[in-house]
Amino acid sequence: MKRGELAKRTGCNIETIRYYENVGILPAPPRTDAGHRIYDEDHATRLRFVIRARELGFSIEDIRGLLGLGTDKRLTCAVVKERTERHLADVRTKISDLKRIEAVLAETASKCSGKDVPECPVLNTLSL
Amino acid sequence: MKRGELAKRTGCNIETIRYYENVGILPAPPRTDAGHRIYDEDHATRLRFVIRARELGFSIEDIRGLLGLGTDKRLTCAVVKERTERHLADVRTKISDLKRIEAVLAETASKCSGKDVPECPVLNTLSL
DNA sequence: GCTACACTCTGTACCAACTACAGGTTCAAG
DNA sequence: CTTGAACCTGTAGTTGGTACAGAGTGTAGC
Repeated sequence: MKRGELAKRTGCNIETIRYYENVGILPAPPRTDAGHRIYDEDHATRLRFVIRARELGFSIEDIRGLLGLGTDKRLTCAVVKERTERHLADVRTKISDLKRIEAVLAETASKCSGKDVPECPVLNTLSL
Repeated sequence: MKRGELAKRTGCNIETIRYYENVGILPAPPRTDAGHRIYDEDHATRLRFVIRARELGFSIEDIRGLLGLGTDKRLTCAVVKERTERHLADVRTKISDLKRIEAVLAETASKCSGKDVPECPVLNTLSL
């Protein structure tokens, strides 16, 4: 299949496919004589892996690592587990940061009169 | 005070101050004859406002709006409240997205044997 | 007055992770 | 054979900064 078809089948933006190839997490496929890329099911599987990992917040660099594209040939379960847990810790930190932010925003907004006046508790809070 | 002093007093990176001036959320201060920027307490207050708003996840564009730098001269409490609540909704969406991610990561990692073997439940999950 | 060093000035380039566009082929249907 | 969609390439823009080069300035000690 060609690039447009792969994009449609995976839900990936068509330009992003070329980008993933450029950054080396999607292998360069064979081409037709005219230079058009021809993908197969393996490419689709790989791309879905990348998309899912990105959705879960892994960086391109992380993904390169998970795919064993670095120095190490074959990743063991132990290595993958460790990376996943590190990432999980990052996600948890992000959640708690956002919860703090949520609390401040909610509390501040609740103080608002909602009236058509220039005095505003939000702006006061921000000015602390 | 000069830029370095302002940076130290607010905890802001010195280059970021120039950036905020460039994007128009920190007013251009007067200069010495040699061209060095001279800030006063009002600048420090404004900068602290910007920093706090960024910490709460408001974008530069949001901040420009909160500061009334757009078309409208003076923001009413009603307008600020509405913007804050919209932002709060965004934050809550982000939190719930991250929680879903957290659940998937935690569940997957827990399935890991942690052994030195090539089969890995994380990679299997990603390949779904 | 001179030297040394810290600070400031400017513009520009870089980061992630895409997205979009311009200008040029190529493919497929009618 | 024509037309329009899909493809190719390289490059620029996005957000919110950060970093650096090369030049000018401010100040302290001698």
